[in-house]
Amino acid sequence: MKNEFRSWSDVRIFLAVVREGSTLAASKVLGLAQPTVARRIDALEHETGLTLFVRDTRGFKPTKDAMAILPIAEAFEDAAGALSRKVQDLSQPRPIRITGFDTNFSERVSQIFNEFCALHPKIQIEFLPSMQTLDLVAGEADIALRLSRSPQDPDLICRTISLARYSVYGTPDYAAKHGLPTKPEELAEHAVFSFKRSDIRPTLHDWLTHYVPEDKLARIYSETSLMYAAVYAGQGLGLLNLRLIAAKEKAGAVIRCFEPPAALNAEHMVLIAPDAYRRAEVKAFAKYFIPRYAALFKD
Amino acid sequence: MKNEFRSWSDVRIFLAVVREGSTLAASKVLGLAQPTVARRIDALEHETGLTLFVRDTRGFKPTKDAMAILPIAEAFEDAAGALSRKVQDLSQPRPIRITGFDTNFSERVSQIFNEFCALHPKIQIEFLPSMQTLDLVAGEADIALRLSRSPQDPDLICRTISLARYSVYGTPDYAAKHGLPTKPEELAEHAVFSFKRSDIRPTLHDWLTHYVPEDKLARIYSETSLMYAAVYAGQGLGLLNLRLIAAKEKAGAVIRCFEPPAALNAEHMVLIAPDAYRRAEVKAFAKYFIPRYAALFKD
DNA sequence: AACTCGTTCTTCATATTTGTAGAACAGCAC
DNA sequence: GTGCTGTTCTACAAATATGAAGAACGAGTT
Repeated sequence: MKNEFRSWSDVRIFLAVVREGSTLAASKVLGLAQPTVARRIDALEHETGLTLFVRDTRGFKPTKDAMAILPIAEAFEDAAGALSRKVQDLSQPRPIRITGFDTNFSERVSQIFNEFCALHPKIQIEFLPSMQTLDLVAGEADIALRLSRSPQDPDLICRTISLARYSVYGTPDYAAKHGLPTKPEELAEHAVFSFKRSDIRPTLHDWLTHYVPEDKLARIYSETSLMYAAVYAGQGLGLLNLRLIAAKEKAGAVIRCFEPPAALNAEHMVLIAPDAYRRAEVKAFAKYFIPRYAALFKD
Repeated sequence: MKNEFRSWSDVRIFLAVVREGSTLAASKVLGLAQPTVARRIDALEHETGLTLFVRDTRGFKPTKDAMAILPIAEAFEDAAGALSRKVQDLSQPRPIRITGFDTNFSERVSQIFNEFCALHPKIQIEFLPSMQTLDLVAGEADIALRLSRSPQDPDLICRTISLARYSVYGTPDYAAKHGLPTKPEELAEHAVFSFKRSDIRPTLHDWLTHYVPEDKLARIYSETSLMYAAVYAGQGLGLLNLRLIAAKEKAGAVIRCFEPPAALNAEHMVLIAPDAYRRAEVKAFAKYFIPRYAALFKD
């Protein structure tokens, strides 16, 4: 099949001429000049080697060959219609899907979402609070708020927000009863809470068990909020995020035992899938959200 | 659906770029320059409003949107393939279908056919000897050899060969026994054969019955050859074509009773369907056949 | 018979598309 | 590192397609 048919656009003109019965009428529906239409038909006849129309002073009358080709020309048209619809569909604004640890969706962060939604009522936002790491590249979500100690997929658009740090905390109450450790090695002498769940990488838990054997831990939680609450209640010590308990620490409700170990530091970042970033609504959201989100974590 | 997709040709380029992975490679398979391919893709993205490729120094990588469009682009390609095949099929030489009264396919005429076939071994000729008038415009045959008293469809290509004339003939044998009429009004006193068939317009028969009541006719044949044979056998008179029996008349085997009535004159013509005439092989045949055929009837 | 209408074709100036050539850049092999 | 290869861009000249205007033509209408 070496003689491949090249000028697909001419098929569109062919259809108009068949339907209108003249190049002049066709030129009007196509928005072209009449000589152009006639020339395109000439080119099409030349390319196919067929006589498609008999010309005369009352118009272009399709030959049998033209009629034989018509259904195929209509297949082109169907494909064009399908393409239009598909393009329409793809450019339709879809909900923006945002994933992150549930602790990321604090009240102040939610407020930014709300402000944005008020500004752009058409745009929907969908939250996928999940401890698991959804695959942005595969399209499982559009935007991720993430803490990570390892480098990200280079395809993702990445904006670093802050450095997340962790240290061991206890309440003044607990300190008064049991004292506080001054270095990790002293943890084994205390009641220590940890967080662990099978579907999450246990980075913090592993660090703790390096100093406190797992069976000596006071309790292991599968929800961070419960673990935090246990520490606040003065029942033991826990490895807490400096940022999350900053207000409590300042107020003296919790006491930091020692400086945050560098090994636990994690990049706090916003990741955007490149395919998603091409969507106007995602771009608008990112432009609005990221600086405001970053401001929350400004030192 | 006001935003109709216009530039169908760009779909072809889109496919090549998706498949080759770069505009340079695509330009080679398409036989275009690389900047042209890149520009067509730009135009396509602009027309659809989608980002179809991420450009970088190692090529054009299709986005998810591009992949979503791909099956539709392939539908265009399928249509183009179907069109190529259809065009191929339509330009394939088909047998030339020739229709006419069986008396037209005499030995001398067949010889012209044979000569032409020897000259063009690829071209097949198909004979449709039929007393019925096949519809050339509808494509029932390509070429017709015809006798007609009425004007033809103006769409048909028409070449007049001769004027066919008819008169009443009898053998010398018959004449010796019964004498011969000298004008149509005397026919009623003779044994007269006629030809009539339900699917043929009975022009000659009607003329005869104007002078001889149908139930007084000696016999009515449904095959002209049988009727001619009956006249040759001297059993009666018949309305014969001057051209067909010219040799016999010259030899004195039959005798013309009176001058051919003008009302029975018919145009002897070759008709060609315009759609058929566009086919190269039909044109070649007409060019070869018509002058030779006409020569057979030259006065 | 003269007019109008819708049509095709022709011509020419203009607009658009294409190709060529070369710069710039990143990955890869030596 | 250095050079090679495959790639994208950019700029400009050449080729090509387009549109506007008008001639010519035939059919239908007044």
